[in-house]
Amino acid sequence: MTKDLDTEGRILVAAKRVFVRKGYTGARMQEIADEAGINKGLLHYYFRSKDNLFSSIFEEAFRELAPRTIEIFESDAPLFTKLEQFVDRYIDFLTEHPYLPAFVIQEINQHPEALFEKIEKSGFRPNPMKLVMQIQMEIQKGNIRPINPIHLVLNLISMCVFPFVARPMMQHMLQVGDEDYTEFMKSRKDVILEFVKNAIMVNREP
Amino acid sequence: MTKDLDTEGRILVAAKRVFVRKGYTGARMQEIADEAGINKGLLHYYFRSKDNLFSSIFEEAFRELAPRTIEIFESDAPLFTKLEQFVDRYIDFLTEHPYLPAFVIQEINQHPEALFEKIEKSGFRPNPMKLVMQIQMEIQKGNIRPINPIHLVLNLISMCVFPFVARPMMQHMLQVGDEDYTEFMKSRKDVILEFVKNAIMVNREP
DNA sequence: GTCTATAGGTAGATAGAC
DNA sequence: GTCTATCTACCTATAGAC
Repeated sequence: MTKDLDTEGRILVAAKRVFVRKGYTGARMQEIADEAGINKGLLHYYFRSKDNLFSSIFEEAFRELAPRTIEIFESDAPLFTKLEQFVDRYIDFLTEHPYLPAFVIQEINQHPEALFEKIEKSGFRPNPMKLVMQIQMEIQKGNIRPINPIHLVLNLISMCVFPFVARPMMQHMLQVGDEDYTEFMKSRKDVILEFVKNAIMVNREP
Repeated sequence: MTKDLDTEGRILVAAKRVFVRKGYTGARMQEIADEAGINKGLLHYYFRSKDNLFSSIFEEAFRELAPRTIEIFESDAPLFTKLEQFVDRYIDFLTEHPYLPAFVIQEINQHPEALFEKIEKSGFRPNPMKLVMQIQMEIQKGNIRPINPIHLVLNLISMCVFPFVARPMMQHMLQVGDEDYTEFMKSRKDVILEFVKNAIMVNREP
């Protein structure tokens, strides 16, 4: 567990762990200092305030999460390829960072205005128009069933992300441990993809 | 806004508002007292501690939310009727209590063990077997496509609940206000239902 | 840069008057 | 039952030695 990082790096790693675990209000500077193996004073030397430190962490978490959410918007691939790639990559990413979505959602729910300001300034401006038009195109060509593109994308993201947000609840109900749930989510990739395909694909038989 | 409730009732209403808004760690006893129009001392007179007060609130919130999640498990209706009723009622309920899911999920993520203990004691024991077997039956009869019943139910719940959990994010991206988003969720009922039907229904043409 | 010590503020909880 | 005043503990942040 020994990190060969400089002090600032160790603080960031520790802070991320604590903030993600406890949220902003629940996190204690003392706990972050302990986890980083330094003392409280030094936290304020590197990051002037708790708020400052949190901003760094949140923006990092958001920046890891968001691009993967919206990369689906920008790609040039055909629709079905896009869906397939998205489900595969997104669930892989969330499996490696299972607590990120709940953290980001929790903080956004509690300080929406403040955080959206930060997000804006960090240059985050997703443009779903390309994907929306691509979906509408496929509908017009008769390749997929008519559906509001926003709902389609929301359905896809919901099915990928929600099981991670509700993970403790799910594991408790299914009575499974971490490894089993990871396996469950892996197998879920194909399930989601087939589910979506069946939902939108048009019958070729007349 | 004047409540003709006794003091205990006013405290509960105020506490629910504050806890749901700020979460356990973020909520302040002072703020709850202010919101109830009483003073701090009285809070401890009625509920011995913050933890005690929180338990009452959380159990109430969970009890409101959970039965509607699992009523789908118990009903005797045919599968498609069940799906239809669930989507309709659940989204109606969440529209009236839009912040409940995020609150429950957030607190469960932060104190899983403690809260599951409370939940167990409150007699919450969902039995999904009935629904699982009903789905397997429909698959065997060839009425719906083969799918792991757990995934099917999870898909349904994800599409209903996630848009509320991620509501601030969604409203920010779609640039819509509360009323528009409520309208969006209303129209979503039919979208989800048709989406699921298409996903699982078997082609009658050979 | 890193530490210890402490200031300054606020939280939850209690005591006691009315 | 309801209030005010206060206790104790803890948190963020700062000051200052090394």
